[in-house]
Amino acid sequence: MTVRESGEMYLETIYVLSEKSSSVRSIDVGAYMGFSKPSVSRAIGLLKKDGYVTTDEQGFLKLTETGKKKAMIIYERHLLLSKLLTNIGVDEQTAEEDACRIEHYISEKTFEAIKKHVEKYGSKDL
Amino acid sequence: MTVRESGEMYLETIYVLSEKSSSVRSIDVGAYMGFSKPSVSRAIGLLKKDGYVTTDEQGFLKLTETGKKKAMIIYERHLLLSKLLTNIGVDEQTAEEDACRIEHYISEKTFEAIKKHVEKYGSKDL
DNA sequence: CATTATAGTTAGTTAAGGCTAACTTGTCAA
DNA sequence: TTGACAAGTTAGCCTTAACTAACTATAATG
Repeated sequence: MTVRESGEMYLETIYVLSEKSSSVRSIDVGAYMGFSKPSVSRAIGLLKKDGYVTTDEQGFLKLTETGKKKAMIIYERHLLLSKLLTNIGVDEQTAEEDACRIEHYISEKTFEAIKKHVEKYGSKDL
Repeated sequence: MTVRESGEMYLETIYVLSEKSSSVRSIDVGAYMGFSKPSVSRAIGLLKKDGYVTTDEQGFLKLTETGKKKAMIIYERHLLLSKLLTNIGVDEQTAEEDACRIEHYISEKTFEAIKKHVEKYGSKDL
């Protein structure tokens, strides 16, 4: 099963929250994303079924190797996209929001081009 | 009713096909987009209901003023996005495909920034 | 005139991904 | 010990937007 947009967002969120806190629960994910408990429960269930996430007895979420790999890829895309957008003059906030929405639809090729561009121009304002 | 991603794609397609041919039917739209007749029928029905499209007795599609305006906005976004992507080194084909997918999710602000960027750098390769 | 092809519609299905209502389960404080 | 809150699950609903099967209507052809 391939992870769709929604699943990618959940993985990314778990990853980001895990970087900030040692324990991440479904409720935290829901609070962060602004989704209801059942929506999160269902989404996490699917991610567990597909082997991207595990939960311990206390309900703490943990990304599996593949889950973490996937999450990091999305997150890297997110960062690079934000960077590209701020590079061309978009404000932080908007760049953040737009990156979040379009990060799921970029091809590998475009992603590579953005990577090169951002590396080349750093944070120089174009 | 606001037009969603799917509706935007249909409007854009009708617009593009109208530029190339004097008469556009649902079947042409379906062929272009690779969707079945019923899918197109339903989508056009919604666009008609919301006042973006009309059909004459022969079934030829015509964008209303609002429909055309909407379509042109999306199409402009499409062109600019393609341009931005080719500017940073993405090949035409890929730029085209990616633009198509992300054109629906860009904020007005980002769109303006891209516009300025493309105007400033023209087709210079970055 | 009958046949066939083309275009469009209707009805019903499927999948994703939200939602609420209502249940369970565990912890903690009065 | 009981009552309340917090976290998670279950069941079921809604919307978007695709699909197939099967129908209708019209036009073109033998």
